[in-house]
Amino acid sequence: MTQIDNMEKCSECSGRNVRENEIGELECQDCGLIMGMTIDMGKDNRVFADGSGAEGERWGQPKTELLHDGGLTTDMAPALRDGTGAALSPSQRRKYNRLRRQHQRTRIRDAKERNLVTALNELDRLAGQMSLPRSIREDAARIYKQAVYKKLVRGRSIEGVVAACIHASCRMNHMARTLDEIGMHSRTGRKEIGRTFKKVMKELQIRIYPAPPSEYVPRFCSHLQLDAVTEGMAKSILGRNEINGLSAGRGPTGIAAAAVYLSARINGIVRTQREVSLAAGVTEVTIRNRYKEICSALAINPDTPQPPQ
DNA sequence: AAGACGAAAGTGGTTGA
DNA sequence: TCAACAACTTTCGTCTT
Repeated sequence: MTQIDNMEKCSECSGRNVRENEIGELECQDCGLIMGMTIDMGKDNRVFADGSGAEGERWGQPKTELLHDGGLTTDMAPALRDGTGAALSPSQRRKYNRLRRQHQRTRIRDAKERNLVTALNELDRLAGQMSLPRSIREDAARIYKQAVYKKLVRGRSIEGVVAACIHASCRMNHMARTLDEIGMHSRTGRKEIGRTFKKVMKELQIRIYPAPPSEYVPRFCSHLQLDAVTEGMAKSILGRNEINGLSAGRGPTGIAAAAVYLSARINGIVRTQREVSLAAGVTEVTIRNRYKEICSALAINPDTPQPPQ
């Protein structure tokens, strides 16, 4: 581990003890905050057409967290001829193939890397089923790698930890997904994912605040096929100061669902409480209760709702 | 008949002693 | 560890459109 720059200051605790860890991240040694990755500032000689590589060009995909070795690996091509173009003798060919096999084996050095190969496959599968963008997958993979290095996967299922990392990454990227949604696509249940999520966040000292209800609005609206005006109004309702007091201790999905329901009613669009409850994963009773609370907080008549002043 | 409403009982998670 | 508690769910009967 090398000290990168003693002028680098942690944005969380203001400590100056920021170093590069074993997976290339800038990590504050005092509070554990990950401040970013180290960047190679050297020139980038990429091959754009028919390059032989003789001039020192680089090629291949950019570094990715989604492969256990970052995608930065070398491969020995199958070869039938030597450097001069002459055919290899059978014994030379056997020797080459043996070397090639050994080389491939070195790509997975130990149990940690084997774990990562399985986990990153699962991560990609789960994120794919949930149609999550690449940035979320990369962040989830980064968190997972930290969890492996801190030995948090021991005694837990790989699937559970992967699901927890995806949940964390979604929350960090303001695309919150509920534990139920993730649980639907994972072999691990909601309970287990939630427990693992808490443990991993605590051990890695990652602080994630509760998702604001407005983060759920776009998805609920798209499930319910509501227009942008209705979605915008639901968000603006949730953005009002009066609503802040309602969210303490309450599930954000229930509040978001009620705001969407209210917004649809104001705009004269008929969506039953049942439909909204299915889209949001909460019951009609919860929507009714939050609906009444929002209406009274904003002084809206619940029977004939009008846009708030 | 479908949807909304509200009461009551049950469930699972959190908190504080 | 356990009891108390708040939030939420489930169920069911009644009311409204």
